[in-house]
Amino acid sequence: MNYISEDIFPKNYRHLDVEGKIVREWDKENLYSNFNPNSKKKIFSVDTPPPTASGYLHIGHVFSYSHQDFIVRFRRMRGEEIFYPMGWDDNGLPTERRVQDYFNVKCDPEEKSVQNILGKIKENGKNSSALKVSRKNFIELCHIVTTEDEKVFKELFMKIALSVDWNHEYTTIQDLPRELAQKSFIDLYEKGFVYNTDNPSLWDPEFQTAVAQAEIEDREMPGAFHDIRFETDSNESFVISTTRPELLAACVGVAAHPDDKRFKHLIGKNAITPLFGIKVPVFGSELVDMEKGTGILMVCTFGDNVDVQWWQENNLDTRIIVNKYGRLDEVSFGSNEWESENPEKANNFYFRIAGKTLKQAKTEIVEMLSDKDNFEAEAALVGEPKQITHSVRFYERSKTPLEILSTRQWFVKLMDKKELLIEKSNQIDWHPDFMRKRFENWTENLQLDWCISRQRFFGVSFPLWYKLDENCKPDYNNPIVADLSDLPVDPTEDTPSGYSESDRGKSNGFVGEKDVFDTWFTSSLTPQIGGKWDKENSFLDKVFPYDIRPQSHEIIRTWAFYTVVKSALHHNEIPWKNVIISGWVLDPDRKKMSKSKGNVVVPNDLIEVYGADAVRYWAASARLGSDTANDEQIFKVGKKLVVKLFNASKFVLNGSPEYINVSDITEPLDLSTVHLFNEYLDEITESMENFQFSEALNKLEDFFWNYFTDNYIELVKNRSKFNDYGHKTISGLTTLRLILENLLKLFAPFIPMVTEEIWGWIYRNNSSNYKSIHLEKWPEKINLDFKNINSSQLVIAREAIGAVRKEKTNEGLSLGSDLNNVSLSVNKQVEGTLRDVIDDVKDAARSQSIEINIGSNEGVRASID
RNA sequence: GGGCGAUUAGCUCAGCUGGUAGAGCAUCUCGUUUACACCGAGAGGGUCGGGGGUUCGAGUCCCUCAUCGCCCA
Repeated sequence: MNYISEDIFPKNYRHLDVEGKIVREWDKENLYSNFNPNSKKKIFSVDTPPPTASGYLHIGHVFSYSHQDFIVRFRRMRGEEIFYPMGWDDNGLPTERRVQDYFNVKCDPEEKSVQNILGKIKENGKNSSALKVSRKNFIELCHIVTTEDEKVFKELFMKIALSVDWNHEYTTIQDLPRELAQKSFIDLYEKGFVYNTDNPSLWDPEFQTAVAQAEIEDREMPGAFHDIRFETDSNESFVISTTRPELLAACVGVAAHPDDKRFKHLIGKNAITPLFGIKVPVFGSELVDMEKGTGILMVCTFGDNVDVQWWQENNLDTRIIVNKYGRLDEVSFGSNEWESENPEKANNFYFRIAGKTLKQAKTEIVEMLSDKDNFEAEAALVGEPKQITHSVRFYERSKTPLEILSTRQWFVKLMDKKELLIEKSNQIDWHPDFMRKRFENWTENLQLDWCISRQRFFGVSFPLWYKLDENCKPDYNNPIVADLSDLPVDPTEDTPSGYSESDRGKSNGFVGEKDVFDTWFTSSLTPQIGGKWDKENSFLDKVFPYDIRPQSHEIIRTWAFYTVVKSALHHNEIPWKNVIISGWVLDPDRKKMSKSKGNVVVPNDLIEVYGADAVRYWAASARLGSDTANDEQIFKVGKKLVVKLFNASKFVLNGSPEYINVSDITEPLDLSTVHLFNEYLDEITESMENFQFSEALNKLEDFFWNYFTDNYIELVKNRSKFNDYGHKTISGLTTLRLILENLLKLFAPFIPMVTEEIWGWIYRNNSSNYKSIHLEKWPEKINLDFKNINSSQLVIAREAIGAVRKEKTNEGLSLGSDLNNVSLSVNKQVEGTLRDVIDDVKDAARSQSIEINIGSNEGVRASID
């Protein structure tokens, strides 16, 4: 009884039509959006990365999100209850920047809010200078842009068939994430893990905000050593070397190595800075590199980290000249802490650099130092500046070097928790394992606590106010912390309990904390956000710790690290059992893709040309952790596989019976094929369990091409399709169908669209309990009575037909040509096995007769007549 | 400077616990009536980065050097 007729099969596979249709169906049926926390099934939870909503998604996103989806789809088919939420990280600098550019605006907290901000922007137009908008309006605009971006992102994610549960979609600026970020802060505050201080910390003058160690990067920059002569108060002199002469006025000490014979005698004496005439101590420190520059250097408040250390250790004076805009502040020599040998002269010199940018000040001060007239004897600048290349620290998004400024900031205490964090990392399985080293490395080298306050606008507020004393001075040591029940709060608009709004900014009143959290402070809570921490009874307990955290390797030190921090400090737990690390997508020249290089590939074009299945195939072909070139060749291979599966399915299903019964499989070749399939299945399943999807796909393809399509189908074609050999034909038809269905299921996580389409041909109109292939069970070993058959029958049949093909090709015959007789030569050990399948080999060879000769050769040799 | 990866056919890569080198693509040759020209069959092509060592035996283990990439100073 044939139930699938040829006319339902299209001639060619049109991926655009099929994929579009299938995505719409899934969406309509909510196929994946149905997580049930009370399910009896084992829950498999995914802590997905919320992509930064900063305008576009590139092929790298498709790559790594596909990786997680392979695993998720496999687990779903294994009968697990999938928790697969998705978020969009919309707060933070990237968004602010995009909004500034997009609307040509600039946030100015002094500005008044207006009702119709979009109208005002339109008035302002594109060409005039940036429109100043209030903080409230600015945030409004951020929401407008991110909402648009998120729509586009979601469409792309659906297009590439991510089986996300869209019921659990969130954005990090929504109420719940804001509430949980504030709750997180309060929990850490109550546990004594956060503190605020105005110690020197990293400051970006361009964005005018504090930044954390995780956000800085070293860049090789040209610079120059300037050799500057200092006098001492005992009328000696020496020459220091510095790359930052513009900080001369901020000099608070001079350091040399205690073993350095050249400078040993100076230690303990005082030096006098040129131009400004300030007396500073000379001290010894092992940290001084005798080889660098002249071997003796000036310590400023603050040139770098080591300056801070020396400043603390030696109890040096504090002379701050750089302000938060990266310009030199006014100072008055002669006043307290600025005592000079000649205040009038010092002030005159300083007048020339006050208010200038650091760069301008450098030029100016070098000029002053090299001007002989400024000095009694000779110019302080010795020789010409020596050009060098050195590494300079930048905030990763900035073009201006970082400064170290004393500003009041909030920190999470981490320096005393390195051991704890590494211990947690060791409880997590990293895939690949060597990525664990990145985490350890980073943790061990951590030098600063986590600075979490940012002087920005579009972010989550601190849930804090400060009491003001009678002089309106805030009491930072005893902040007013919001009640958990009031969260989320905006302290610049909400009033703390016990106060009325009229107390804001008044003496003995209060003031709200204006800063917002580091974006990572919120993003590090994705497990808690997804799990609705303390909001929905025990929801979090059901999904936490998560089964997997997929991410790429460049954010191990940020996202992975901070998430481990949060889970450790809040719950004393690991956030996830497995971290799966995707590599990067490189351009064909193996360069990292980046917007600035202009080599970014937009996924939509690729999906258009090759189909989403093919793009996923490409993603699946890369191992975890290894970088992959964006190679069009692989997309082509993926498309080829999709088309092959489509065609093979057409052939198998055409005329296939409505129901099959595995006990109809009786022929040796068929049994052997099932046997071999079982062996492959074992290996494929094991690979998938170990997150080695590329290995699994590799094996699957091997069986599919080399055994199923190229050989088994050819061997069984005649018996099952073109002749009626009774139960032998049924056996063939049954095996074809059985193996095909199982292969479709195995391919389903990788190429979910084409497999869904074919599955529909089989069952959609013919079964009352039809369900998507993606809700079907992952194949299990097919139990048959194999008698004395194993996989060797298929293997030898494949060799035999291969030998015949080789002969036909050698003779210049077409593979379809008919033969009179074929002689196969094999050794005695395999003769019996070959005899089991000799009729099928004869059919596939299209030979009238076939004979077996015993030889001493390995494998099979064929000769043809 | 410290750490981690990589180095295998023209290209992209696979080779798990050591046992006579693999795949795909590309190249060349052959083959169009019926699942598939978005096809099929076959062939050529590598002293596994260099040098040591362990071993009966090393692409695989150890040491060392070189080159490339990444992470961190």
